[in-house]
Amino acid sequence: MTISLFAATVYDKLRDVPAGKVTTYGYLARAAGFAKAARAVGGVMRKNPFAPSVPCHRVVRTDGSIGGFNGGITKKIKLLNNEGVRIRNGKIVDFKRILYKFD
DNA sequence: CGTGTGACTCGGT
DNA sequence: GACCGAGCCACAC
Repeated sequence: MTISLFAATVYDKLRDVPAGKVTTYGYLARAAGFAKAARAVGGVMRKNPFAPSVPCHRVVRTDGSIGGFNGGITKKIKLLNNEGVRIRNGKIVDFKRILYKFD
């Protein structure tokens, strides 16, 4: 199978995000070279042919809310908790501290 | 090539 | 804080 360059780049950049940290669809899109493709990034994650190898659960929304997850938000929260990321009322605690901006 | 879709984002109300 | 509308993008049809 052949995946698009866009998807390949997104997955590659996502691999740079360390456990215990998270990034956003927007930052991930920018890192992949498509600053305004946050939406498309979400689509790539939804499809996610590398699941669960690719840490798609480390990708959240810019406001700190979880976003979505193929199979259920609960599962995503559980995975994040397992990496030390705390979630409160559907929002990430200390979001800005654990946010990975690809700087 | 035009249209619809969605794990998004921002700005206004 | 919640809701809504508009903008943006890659992808499937």
